[in-house]
Amino acid sequence: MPKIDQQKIQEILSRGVEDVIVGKELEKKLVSGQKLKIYFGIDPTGTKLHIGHAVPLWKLKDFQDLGHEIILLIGDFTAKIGDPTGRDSARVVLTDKQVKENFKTYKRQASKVLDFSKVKVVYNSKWLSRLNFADILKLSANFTVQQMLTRDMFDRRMKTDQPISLQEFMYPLMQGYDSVALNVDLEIGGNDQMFNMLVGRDLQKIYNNKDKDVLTCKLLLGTDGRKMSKTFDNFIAVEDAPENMFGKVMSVKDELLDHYFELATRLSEAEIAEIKKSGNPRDIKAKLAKEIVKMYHGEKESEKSEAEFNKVHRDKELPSEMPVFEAIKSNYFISDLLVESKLAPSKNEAKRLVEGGGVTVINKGQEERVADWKKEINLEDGMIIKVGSRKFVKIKI
RNA sequence: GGGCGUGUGGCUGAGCAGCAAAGGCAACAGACUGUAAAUCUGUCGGGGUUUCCCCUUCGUAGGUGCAAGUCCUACCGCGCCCA
Repeated sequence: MPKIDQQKIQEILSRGVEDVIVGKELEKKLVSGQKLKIYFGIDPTGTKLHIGHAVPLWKLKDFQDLGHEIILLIGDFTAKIGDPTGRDSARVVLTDKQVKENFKTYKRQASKVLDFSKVKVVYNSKWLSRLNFADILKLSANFTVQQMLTRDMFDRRMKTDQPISLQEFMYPLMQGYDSVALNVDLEIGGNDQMFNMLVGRDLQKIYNNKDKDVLTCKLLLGTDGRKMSKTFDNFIAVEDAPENMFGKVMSVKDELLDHYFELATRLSEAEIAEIKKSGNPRDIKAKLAKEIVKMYHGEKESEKSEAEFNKVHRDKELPSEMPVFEAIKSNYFISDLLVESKLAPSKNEAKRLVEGGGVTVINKGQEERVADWKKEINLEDGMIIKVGSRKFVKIKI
């Protein structure tokens, strides 16, 4: 074990942390120097990881760096059973093979944060599939319906007459039983997992007479200030290309700057304070963007993404790289050209873009806004078609 | 088992038998700027010979109308109440 650094521990237990149960206990354990078993659970859905998902991962990394044992639990059991959550989107039941594939996807993304050579990976079907009905009844006898209903999600759905499937209702128990099987010292998760993690705490105490502490991370909000999620398209994926990532951070609402510095970066308070002295929100945000890109793509890419962003958006110049469209004839109607070069998804959309003044043709440095959607364009090699402020295509003949 | 209700575009949510379907969110474009922030404006199913025409869409399948998201029947999903 590395040397115990009390201040470091304090920082780990507070930065980006919503709550620790029980804080004093956990602190004592950490200071004692014993190697702790810490676990984090994921669903093997194979989705894109965003930098909000990364918040608890960074927290795990902190503990990993302190020398503790990190266990990553793959929730393959529920994935294979099929969770009916969500009204009409009956989730596809995953096969073993898909679970493996999805884990690969996950690992690839999470490796940007965690060192997987030091992570122990376990699958919960190993123990959950062995429980029989009697076991499950026994398990459920530890809680009342009223207790389960205190979970905010259930509570909300009851109030709004939304369905709660019995299967979902049992979820906390399944997840809670993971704690019994793993018998850990600490579980880490997003704040939305608080309820489930606490059920696990209770069960582990009952079955193993061992306390599991629970640490929940604050949830990172999306770029628009709402919950970060795919449906709002307000997320920043850890595998987003550097320039894209930079741009997305720049689209974060100004009011969210502090929030992002705390949760999405690992800069110290002093460093953050220093940056915030530097001037207007635009520049502060650029530093934030640069830092975040650096965390996932490294210093060099981060520099490049900033330069590129300034070039295209601040100085309104052409990007250094853009997709190429190989023309098969020498003149196109602008609407066809936009669709075929993938700048517009349909001809109607292309027409609208032109009518809205969003299409510009650049030839030999001469810019010309296209005003008529029926216009025919005589293509020349090296000509550039620009849509909006950040979509470009270079013509090749 | 019975009664009542509900199912609409990426999401949310209006909809009187004559609508590609109000509003909100998101998205996209324009103006402005400090940025892909904020604000304001416009667009927002697909195709065309493009001031007009055609096609597809309102849980599914039929039916009644010149005409159906809108009425009827059956089925499916979901909710509430009663038992």
